[in-house]
Amino acid sequence: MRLSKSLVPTLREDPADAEAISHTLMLRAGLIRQLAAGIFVWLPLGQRVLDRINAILREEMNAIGGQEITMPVIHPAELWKQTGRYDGIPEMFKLKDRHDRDLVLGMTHEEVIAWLAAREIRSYRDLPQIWYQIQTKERDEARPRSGVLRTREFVMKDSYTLDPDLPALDRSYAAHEAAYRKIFDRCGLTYRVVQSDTGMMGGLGAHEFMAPSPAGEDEIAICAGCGYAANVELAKGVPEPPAFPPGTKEEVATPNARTIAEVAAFLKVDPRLTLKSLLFVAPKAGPVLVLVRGDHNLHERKLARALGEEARAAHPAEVQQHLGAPVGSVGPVGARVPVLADEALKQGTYVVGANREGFHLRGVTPGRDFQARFVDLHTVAPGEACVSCGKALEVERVIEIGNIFKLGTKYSEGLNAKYLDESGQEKPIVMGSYGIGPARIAATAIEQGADADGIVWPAAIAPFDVHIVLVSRRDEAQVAAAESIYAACRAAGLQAVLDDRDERPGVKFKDADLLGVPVRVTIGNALAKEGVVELKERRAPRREQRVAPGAVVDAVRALRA
RNA sequence: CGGGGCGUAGCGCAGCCCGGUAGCGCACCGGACUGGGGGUCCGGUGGUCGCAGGUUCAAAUCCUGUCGCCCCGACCA
Repeated sequence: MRLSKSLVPTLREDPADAEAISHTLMLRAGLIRQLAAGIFVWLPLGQRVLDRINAILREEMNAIGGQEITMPVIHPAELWKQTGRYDGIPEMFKLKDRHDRDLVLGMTHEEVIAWLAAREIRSYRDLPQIWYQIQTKERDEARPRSGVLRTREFVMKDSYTLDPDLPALDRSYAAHEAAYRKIFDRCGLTYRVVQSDTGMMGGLGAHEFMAPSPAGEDEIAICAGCGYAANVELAKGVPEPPAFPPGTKEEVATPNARTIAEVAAFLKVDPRLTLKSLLFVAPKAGPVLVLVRGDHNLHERKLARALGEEARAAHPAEVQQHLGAPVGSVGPVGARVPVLADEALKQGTYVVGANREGFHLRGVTPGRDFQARFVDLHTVAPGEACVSCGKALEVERVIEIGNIFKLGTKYSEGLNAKYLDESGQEKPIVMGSYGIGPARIAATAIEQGADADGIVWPAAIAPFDVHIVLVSRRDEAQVAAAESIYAACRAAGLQAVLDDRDERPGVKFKDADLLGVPVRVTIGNALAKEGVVELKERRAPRREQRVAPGAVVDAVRALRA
């Protein structure tokens, strides 16, 4: 590619709308432009990066027996009604055609796969299968953010496995996990594999591939001792219990003290000796009082799992109605609603709201003074003890770059995807589903690798292998050398970009750094003086070497090796 | 959905309180010089001040509404 003739609109300044490093640099390096919130145009350089990532995805998926297909973006609503997912997913784009038929834009493809399997799979002899596609997904996200890290339209490599039984699913799942490790290794990312919630996807188990980055939206808890690692929506930790002072149950006036901090300060007690009482309302179960330790935060995902349904926080009027006291004075003692308490509250005595405005109770012992169901509810905090080995957990912010789900038979049963086993018995096909977002790989590579000068691409997914800077377009010898090096690189199978613009050298060097191509070749003064060109690595420590123009291809290859 | 911020030239911004000529830097076009880390000088092009309504002799500026974008949270199949 010649920069003089290409659409590579680099920006000198940081765009005002970009916060994340990857967002800023993808805009500045001319990889993307934003059309609307969470909707992007991929420019030539960005497209090249995606192409390279997709090539790796195809190689590794094919290597485990994956067969590439392409499914539609537009689905009949009926398909989603059959699996019960048509209603209740706010992110789903819905539309009608001219005949007033309901359609949806595909946000994932379990339904279509199950539909296809129901038609094409007959026998255990047809199994297992791995089908995948690299295709556009549409999701009306509540809040698109951080450039291409969370968008409303994005390309996903989604694959699906069809197996006769659970042991076979386990093998397909393991094959995917291994393939994913190869993919992310090749893409040059640092990541870990963690246990994750199956969420509303349903299913038997799931893992996420998480890349550490401050730009991430998720948090994981990890144990340096035993290797335990899980998304915080799932991760369990054992908090250190405070020293519980002796004392019996008594009511104390706490005028104007409503928050945990105010109550703790007023009574001069450690917040860890108080209980946070939160009223939630579940669609089926109704009101439920949820308790976590004063210094802890409830994880609503854990609550949803414990209840078996999504609950919402009660309105102040509902709190008054169900507990007879306003927010800030409520507690579990004498409450007429079911109580769900965090496991950490099995021991100790606490300060709780008295269900009487302006009063709290101290010396309250869970289990004695009120009954509750104990489940893990609090969000794990750094320093809590690992449940398997007892060492202190760390909490790390991460970008989710891939996930793998054991789906089981939820979708195959909904869409009647069955097969006949060896004994002629009809059985539901056991499914798995697996996703990777190529744009997230690109953004994560930038987040993890960029320096003050711009992008530093991992070699395998860089838009080019070599960036050739022609310092002076008016120097005929330099032009001739640059052209022959450019041609030689391309002939040798290297992806090369030639900066043949009529710009000052400084501009070209700045842009080269910004674009982040692994090796830069500069054809400048050293050519006339010493008959050499200069090679410089983009990655720190930015080693340099000088070689004859004819030796550039070998030198670039050596650097890549 | 809750909270906050911002919409003025392609990009980054000032002007808005306190109404009266639409400005700066970069980019872009022409010219001269320059030529190894985002050059200098001279001369230019380019703006429905997001949109609609209102107040006023007069609105980028004040008022009302609306649309869009960003950030924090909720959510994230």
